[in-house]
Amino acid sequence: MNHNSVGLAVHEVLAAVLQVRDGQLRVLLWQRGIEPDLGRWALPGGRLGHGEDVQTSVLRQLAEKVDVREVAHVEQLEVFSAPDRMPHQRTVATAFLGLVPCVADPALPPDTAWHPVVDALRDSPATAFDHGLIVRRARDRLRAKLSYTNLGFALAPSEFTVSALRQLYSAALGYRVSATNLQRVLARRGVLIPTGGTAAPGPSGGRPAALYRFAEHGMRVTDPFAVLRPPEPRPI
Amino acid sequence: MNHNSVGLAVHEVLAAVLQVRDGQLRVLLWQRGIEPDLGRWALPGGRLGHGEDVQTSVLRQLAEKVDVREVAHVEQLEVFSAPDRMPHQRTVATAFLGLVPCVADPALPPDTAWHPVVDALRDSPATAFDHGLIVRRARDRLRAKLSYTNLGFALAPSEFTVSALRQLYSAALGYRVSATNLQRVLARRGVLIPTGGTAAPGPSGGRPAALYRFAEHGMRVTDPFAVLRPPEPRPI
DNA sequence: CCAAAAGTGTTCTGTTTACACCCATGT
DNA sequence: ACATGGGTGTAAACAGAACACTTTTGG
Repeated sequence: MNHNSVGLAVHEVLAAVLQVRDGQLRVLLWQRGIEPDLGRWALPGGRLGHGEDVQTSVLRQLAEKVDVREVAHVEQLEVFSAPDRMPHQRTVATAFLGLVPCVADPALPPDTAWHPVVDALRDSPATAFDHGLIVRRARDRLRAKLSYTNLGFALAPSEFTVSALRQLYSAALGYRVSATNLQRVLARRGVLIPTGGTAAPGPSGGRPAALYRFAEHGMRVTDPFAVLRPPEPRPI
Repeated sequence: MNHNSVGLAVHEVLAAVLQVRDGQLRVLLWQRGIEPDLGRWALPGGRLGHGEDVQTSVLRQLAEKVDVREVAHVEQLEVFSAPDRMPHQRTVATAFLGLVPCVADPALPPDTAWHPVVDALRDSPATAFDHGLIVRRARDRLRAKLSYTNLGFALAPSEFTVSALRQLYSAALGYRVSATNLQRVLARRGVLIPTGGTAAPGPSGGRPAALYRFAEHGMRVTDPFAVLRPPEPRPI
């Protein structure tokens, strides 16, 4: 690397694609078949192309792993740029969070699989480079935004019961959420709309559950300011 | 640009350094003396160096404009990577937010000056490239974090009255904040500590104001979850 | 009739805002 | 005394959590 290359670096994009399945938050990883870090699990992604910005690039790269139409939400996380984060070649990475509804079950390439996002500090599968850290950041961002945005729409199917939504939120947040309060909070904010339909009860009976859908399918901040909000002129 | 250069891009770092002065939120810009965008105002920054990550780089670059010790807080904003964001050469930028206390008055290079951050959609000075957008993102991030973190420490002097703090918050947020409530909210969260001292009243009299300081000088989230918080076992 | 699951009503608590009132100082 | 700015007390509004209770189904 000579002096002229100051500022020149390989730029890659990486996506932490998260999904809730079977009460567990999981992330899409592929197993590296080449050195360095052969055999370790890595986030999907690749090099930035000529005519694309980072978001376009990450969606293009994801298309190799999953049907991009199944990705309900994508947002930038953070730049990872430690000089030694990858051996041999200086590489700057823009990391993304991607969310896939729980009903999506894309056909995966043979080297690709879902892995549970563990709460422990260590990574459960051996992850490549700094990808374990990126997954943790993605999880933290999802948890934060579930609380103050309507981001649940990206994890849920088009129609669902409050019980099903409660399981999604519980798995993503890592603690038990009350169905009663979840319904009320989201309803008050206008995030949740009843479709009018009901779901059939299970084999052991029980009252049929009402079906709901998310009012919007783009992310919206529903709880913008916790404090110090601007004085709103109230209607009489 | 040939096929081998896929993924290779110039990587620059840019800093939107904000400060409140005279009741106005302002940003540090320098006037370009070369094409392209000659004469337009740009954010300080420059190319990423070999052995540094983006944060190290932005602090190094800022040292050319202000005394870095006066920068009380720095955080990553977002990557800007539109292929045509700069002419001639593909350049990916990592943008940062920097905050400088209102008392800091660094000596500035002749081509550098503070500019008010305007609320209007158009940029008040003619800004270079996409730097106007970056400034707006920096302002929005500051406004959001003032509400749910202790980030005010980065705008305030070491000791201050609640009135002075109210002016800082009002200028940064763009609307009038009540001194009464500001004091109570920050005090309850343990963000604000009374020093015991008092400030001398103005020439027209008035009760002397108590002096306060921020309890911590690193950013801390003080209002972590608006809703859906985990059940906390309460003490008896 | 009973168990199971879903949904509703009610209460409690904590936070934020709004506003009235009291305090300390200079003229 | 009184104006001026600073501080405190208090009540109202609201959101969320917790929990008891009712509703609707299957066996």
